[in-house]
Amino acid sequence: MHKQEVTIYDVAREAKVSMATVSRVVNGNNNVRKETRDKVMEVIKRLHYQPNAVAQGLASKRTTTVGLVVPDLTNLYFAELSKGIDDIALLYKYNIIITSIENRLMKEEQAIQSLLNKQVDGVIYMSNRLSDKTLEAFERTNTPVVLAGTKDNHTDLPSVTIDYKKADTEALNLMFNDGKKNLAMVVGDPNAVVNSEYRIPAYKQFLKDHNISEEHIYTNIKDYSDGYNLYSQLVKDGVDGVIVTRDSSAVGILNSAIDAGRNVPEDLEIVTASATQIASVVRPALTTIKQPLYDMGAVAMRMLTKLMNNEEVDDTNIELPYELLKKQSTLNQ
Amino acid sequence: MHKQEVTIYDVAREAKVSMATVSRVVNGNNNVRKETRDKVMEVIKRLHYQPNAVAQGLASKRTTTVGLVVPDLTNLYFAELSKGIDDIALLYKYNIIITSIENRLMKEEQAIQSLLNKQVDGVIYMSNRLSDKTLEAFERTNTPVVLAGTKDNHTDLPSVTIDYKKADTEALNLMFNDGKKNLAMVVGDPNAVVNSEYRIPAYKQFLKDHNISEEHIYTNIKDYSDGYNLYSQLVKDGVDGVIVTRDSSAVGILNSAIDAGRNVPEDLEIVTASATQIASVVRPALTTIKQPLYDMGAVAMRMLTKLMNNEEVDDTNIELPYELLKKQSTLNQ
DNA sequence: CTGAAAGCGCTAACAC
DNA sequence: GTGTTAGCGCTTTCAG
Repeated sequence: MHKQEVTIYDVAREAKVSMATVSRVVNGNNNVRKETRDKVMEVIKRLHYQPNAVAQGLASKRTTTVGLVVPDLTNLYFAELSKGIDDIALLYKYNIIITSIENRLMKEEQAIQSLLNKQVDGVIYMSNRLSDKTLEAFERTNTPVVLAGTKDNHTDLPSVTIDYKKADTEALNLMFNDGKKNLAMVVGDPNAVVNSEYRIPAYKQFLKDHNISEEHIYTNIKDYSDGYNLYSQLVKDGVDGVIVTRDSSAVGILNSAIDAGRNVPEDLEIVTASATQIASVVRPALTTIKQPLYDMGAVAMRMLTKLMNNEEVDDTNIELPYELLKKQSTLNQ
Repeated sequence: MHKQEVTIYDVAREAKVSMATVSRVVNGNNNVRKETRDKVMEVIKRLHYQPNAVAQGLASKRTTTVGLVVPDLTNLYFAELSKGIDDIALLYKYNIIITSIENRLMKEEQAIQSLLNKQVDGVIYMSNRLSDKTLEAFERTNTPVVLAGTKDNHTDLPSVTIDYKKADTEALNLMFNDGKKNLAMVVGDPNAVVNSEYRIPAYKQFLKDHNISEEHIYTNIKDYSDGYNLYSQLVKDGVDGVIVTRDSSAVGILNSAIDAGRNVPEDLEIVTASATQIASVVRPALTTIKQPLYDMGAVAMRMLTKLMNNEEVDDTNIELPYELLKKQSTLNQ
């Protein structure tokens, strides 16, 4: 199974130059006379020579490959982040190795170790919960890592996020001004840094600022059916406005309400915190905190290219602007 | 930037054995005495040795990496296929390099060439339109390729699909039996093999079989807004039942109808041909041809592992069973 | 069961 | 500008 038919050596022989010269031509090194370059190029074309990136990687210690760590491929939130990453990666000629870690077959540290063993030049981490072992792995390696859509407080890992506290407060305010006083927050993993350090504190602070004593935090609501099933509890608890971190959970709550014959937003206002496609196609369309997911991915990847190049990066903890998109799931008075 | 701290050589020296022995231990070769193995393992652990996959790849000519070619990361259809692929890849310890090709920055052939240069052991191709140049590249290489969710008629590339003709006919029948006689078909790329060779012919055959003369084929309807905008034309053309290849287009049509004050399914029946999450969360929920996307990806990846291993594969053109899921966008009488 | 040695295909000093 | 020469870190015959 001889994958490699023609090597740099074949080109060199055929063009009557040394391997080094062929290498220079392939890598766009300018120290080659035009005639030499042309001759080499001609041979390359004629022989259909393609450099073996694995050999290049071993010799140069750069693989032009970056690793993406993502919980779930089928979650549009991550898909849109990934798209931003992918476009910038393409621009800078990096390939992407994608690893989804919600799978139980392999532990997160193993997945990351596998990425590192492949000698990726950098890693973008998008999961929202950095385990200690993962952090350890990130600290042991000198491969640059950027967090996208998540943060970490124990280390100084570069990150690209939005101002979650401000965004959530604004969303809660919107509902409060619509007359909703029994506000709730629905999150996935309560230990995810974004939730434990920003979203939940913002919610608690809001209650305190408005002298609301009833606190309703629902955790571990991770998908559509979790949201769908949660609705009856919301009713029981008299909740009239809810901010939900995941779009699919929000849609679950919405559909459950509709199926129960209730009115959204009159009986229950819903704000979701991501704004993927799914939030905009349901009716009533969901009011969302529109995170610039594509841009977040793009900015994270751009930062990573600098880090991989040992360039100066002035600000390694970037917050991008978000937008509170008022749609039909809030009264917006 | 010395990524590699400890190499196989360090382990060998420390364990007082040869590199070859360490290599055997790392690769689970049984020709090592237990005591030797234990000693080597101990050193590996102590030194935190991790094999350099790039060097392994160069020496062994196997990278345990497969390439995925996909048009768009944010399309749930491909995301669900990819998830099936990913799970099986993980099972067989392959990493995945993902390449999205709807991007205009790089031509499809270049993207694939880049994948091949990285010496991937195999490729899974999910786009629905194989250009001549792409086919050429696939023929020139001896890297195995499997098509998932698409087919090709000019070559004998292995593929995993469903019986598109049968599925579409069944869907058309459903609407016909509901009394809808002015049926339409909405597709994305009319030149995609699946459309030109299976879906559209199935539609035409259906009309012929039922002596319907009015043919309504709408092409290049690729996303939500395309679908949304198409609706008025459907009204103009008196269409009362439509089969749509893409979920997002179908949802666009649905919402457009609702916004226009029409009733689905009474005024217009809709069947969509993919069944991603988006089709089930809208109201009325869409009747779908439920393709087993996850399984299709998984089966494709499994087939690829065999091909990469030079194992016998009895059937290289697999058709998986689909299901016609009757929901609220058809009367189902 | 273990070791020696020859590469895998390429890059990167270093000479000239 | 161009060629020579070491490797990069590992696998894989081939001996023994």
